[in-house]
Amino acid sequence: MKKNKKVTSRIEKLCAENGVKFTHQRRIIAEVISNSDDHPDANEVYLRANKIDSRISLATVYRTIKLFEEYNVLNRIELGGKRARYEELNEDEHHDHLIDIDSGEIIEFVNEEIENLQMKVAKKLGYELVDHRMELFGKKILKKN
Amino acid sequence: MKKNKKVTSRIEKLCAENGVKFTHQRRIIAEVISNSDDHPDANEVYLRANKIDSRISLATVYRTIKLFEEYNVLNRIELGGKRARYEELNEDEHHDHLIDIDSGEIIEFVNEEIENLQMKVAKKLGYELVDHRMELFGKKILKKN
DNA sequence: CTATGTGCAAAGGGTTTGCAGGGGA
DNA sequence: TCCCCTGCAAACCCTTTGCACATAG
Repeated sequence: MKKNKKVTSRIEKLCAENGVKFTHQRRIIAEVISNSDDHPDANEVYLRANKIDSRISLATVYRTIKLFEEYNVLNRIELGGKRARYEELNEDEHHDHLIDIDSGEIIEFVNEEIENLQMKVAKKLGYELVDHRMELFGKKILKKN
Repeated sequence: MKKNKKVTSRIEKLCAENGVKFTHQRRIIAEVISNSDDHPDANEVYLRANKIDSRISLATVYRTIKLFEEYNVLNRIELGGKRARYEELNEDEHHDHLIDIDSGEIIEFVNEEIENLQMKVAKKLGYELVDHRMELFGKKILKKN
């Protein structure tokens, strides 16, 4: 699901456009997120960023994450009151998640058919579908030998 | 979406079966939830229960909510890091939510077609679908006069 | 009677914020 | 330079928990 390897420059551009400084910390956090395929939480992002440069604090990670969310570069995944997890967000593509209830692993998938039905449901209720969130919780099917 | 008006007795039975006391507080909290059609959060449940009987504390509301969740009498709805909200859960029926992004209103709906597709998706990924969560976020379509 | 449940207040855990110093543009 | 950004630690908010007392069965 990782197609856009240029988040860093994409963010740099967004910062420039919005008159926001592209700081050292923001660059590193952008890189960390770009290089993470595993939906890390804020603390994990902090640890990874901090390993690259110890000048980065958890507070900055939170502030930066929020900024990136506003720029639609980052997507927050809420998992039942626990720590929120994050993933890079590409402009063109949308996917949902299947969560392995045993391992916590998150698998991404795309299903247009469901998306279309969602739009239809919303319309029928008198709403324009603006966004949606869908998570499936599953148990791995073990192959019989 | 409120079909089962007998949650109270349903819970009483569950308590008996599990060797758990059906206390005064549990009865009142059960009633409050049964009489709420608006997905209240824990604090709101506390306020409503407390109005009926001031002996009820917020801690007990949380403990009771957790108990009812285990009994599958109550369903937790997580909305983006804010307070969790709750709704009565009926044994037979499953529904999802459409949230009005302007008013915060929650509308319930049922769509079997989507449920079937979800099962299919999970299966294709090698998983047995155990549960799911789906929220649509929509904007009310204003009728043109 | 006694194990379970409760109220209270304090602790927890994730996230946010005030402040004074730091550093991009 | 000048304001935005950052680190630090404290504050916040919702939720959970330890303890001593209360109570359902």
